[in-house]
Amino acid sequence: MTDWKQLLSNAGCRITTPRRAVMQVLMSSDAPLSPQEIRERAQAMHHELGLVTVYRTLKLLTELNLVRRIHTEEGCCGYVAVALGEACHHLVCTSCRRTVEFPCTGLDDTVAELERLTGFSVQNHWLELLGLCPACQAKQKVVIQRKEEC
Amino acid sequence: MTDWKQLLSNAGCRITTPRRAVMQVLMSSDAPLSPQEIRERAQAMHHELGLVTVYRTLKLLTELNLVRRIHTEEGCCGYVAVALGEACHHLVCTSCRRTVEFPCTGLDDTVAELERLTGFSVQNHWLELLGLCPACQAKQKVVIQRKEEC
DNA sequence: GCCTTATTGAAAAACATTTTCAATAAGGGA
DNA sequence: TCCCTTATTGAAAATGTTTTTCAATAAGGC
Ligand SMILES: [Mn+2]
Ligand SMILES: [Mn+2]
Ligand SMILES: [Zn+2]
Ligand SMILES: [Zn+2]
Repeated sequence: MTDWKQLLSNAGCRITTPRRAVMQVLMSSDAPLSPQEIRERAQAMHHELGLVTVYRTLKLLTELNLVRRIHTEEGCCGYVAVALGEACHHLVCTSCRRTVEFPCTGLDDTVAELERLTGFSVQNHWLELLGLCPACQAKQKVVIQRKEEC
Repeated sequence: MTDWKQLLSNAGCRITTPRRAVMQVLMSSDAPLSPQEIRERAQAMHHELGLVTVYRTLKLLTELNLVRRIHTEEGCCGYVAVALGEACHHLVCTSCRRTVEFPCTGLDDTVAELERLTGFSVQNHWLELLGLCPACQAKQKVVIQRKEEC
């Protein structure tokens, strides 16, 4: 009912059980998932789901901007569903991977200045912030306290 | 002589022919290179260089912040030598891959605001700008002109 | 419901990265 | 300068990831 189905349909694509399963998994996760992780979870809905189909589906959803690829420190390849559409980026917890989407703002001046300096024409950009989510900051404080007690 | 050798040495690592070859290749390229591309070029200096060694060397150089991984649209894994150290990012031409390093500025306010809003503590970030370099813009204009002539 | 054709899953191929291990070569100390 | 220790290397194999191929299946317009 959420309009990813509409978008897919408008693009001339069929709404299939595998696609529903993958989309469902991504929308209910607050952390980026790898194709394997997506498959494991999506099999709850569609038991015979193949990994190939997950790859194909992710490619399609990414092209339609329903899903975004997240770059992690070790290797690439986490995927998250996006709500804000094209003009957003992500803040990722390096400890638990929890991910928060945020709207893209505040880069225009930097970009304009760089275009002037380099002669490049900037078309697109990729931004990701890495840090600790509130829960993981709290956990870390406990660890530090324990160390001090020794 | 440039001080990457110093840095490596200080870190307790040996200055070897493979490392010199890889570093040389990266420093003389203005586009990100894949491990295979690095190997091919570096073999000019050190013919028996193994791909395994390239991977190991890239890992080491990346840890020492002499080299940075560049995220490309299709897949990850281009590597560039960095001059400015940690606080820099890259502007990459999507047509010829030519890459320009630029100092990191102008994100502090955005980051502070997000920390306030989300409770995250931001430790690090990843920024890449994609566009067309001057040469590729010029080429593109020629193509457009030809089309108009028809 | 039927028919067309986009989509799927299994298997195999292709590609990328890591591990293992014996041989080699850096570079500090004699 | 030459030794000796040990970090580093390269080949091979293992492991992991992504793509291709192709016959079978199921969406969804009619
Ligand atoms: Mn942005
Ligand atoms: Mn920065
Ligand atoms: Zn966390
Ligand atoms: Zn270019």
